[in-house]
Amino acid sequence: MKLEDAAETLAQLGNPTRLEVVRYLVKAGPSGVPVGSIQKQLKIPASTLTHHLKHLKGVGLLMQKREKTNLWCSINFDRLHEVSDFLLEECCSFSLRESDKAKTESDAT
Amino acid sequence: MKLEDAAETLAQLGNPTRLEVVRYLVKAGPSGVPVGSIQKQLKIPASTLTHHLKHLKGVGLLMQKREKTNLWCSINFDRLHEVSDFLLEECCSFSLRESDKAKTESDAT
DNA sequence: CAATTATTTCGATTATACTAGAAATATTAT
DNA sequence: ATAATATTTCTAGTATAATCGAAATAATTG
Repeated sequence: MKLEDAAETLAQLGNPTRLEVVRYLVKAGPSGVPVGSIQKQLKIPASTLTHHLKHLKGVGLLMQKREKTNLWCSINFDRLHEVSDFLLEECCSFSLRESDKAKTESDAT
Repeated sequence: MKLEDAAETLAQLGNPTRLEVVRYLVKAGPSGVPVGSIQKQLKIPASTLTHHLKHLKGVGLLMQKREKTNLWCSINFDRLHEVSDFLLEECCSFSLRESDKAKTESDAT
């Protein structure tokens, strides 16, 4: 996952309203929930919700599927994993050499 | 971890410049790097960097420790894990009952 | 086609974030 | 104290995001 994409995705997750929606969708599991249910359960004005769903869809975190009049929303778990993985990537390898850490003080040619 | 805190932390991680810094600090490991080294390596103007470091510190992702003229920065790995965990929390339990998913169409009582 | 329900677009307000240059401050060594 | 290096504060321009009511559109059913 590219850094720019990860940053963009994290930024979208970094809004309390959207994160609440994401948490709700995670709880809902793969089958998802209709837009209207999210709206009523979380008490988010419809237009605001649409706005946020568009953002989540934009970064691939949200999948949508129409059935009758309802638009069912579900989380893209793979995407969520990708982002979470990015955060911890190489977390325990510490690949930066000590000699590169302080170019300032002891820069041996 | 509270949703608001997670959102705030994710928002801070959701800026490309900051995420680059975080990635650099993760690579650096627990001993960290001086501010000036980050600035030179990643080519971020000093004032911009200070600004972003303040943000990261504000959400507890960054730890700082002065040694001589250098201010050493290191990542708070525990914090990073907390956020990453939040994203996947209850991810495979799907705790929302099917009957609560579509209040709209079949709202029994 | 009319009625009902579900979702989106429009438009406007308000607030907050990113960026970085110039100047100021801090820390250490001579 | 002076110089050298490291980091922060100040300031300001520019851009982007969050919010939501009202009206518009879509989809389905009678």
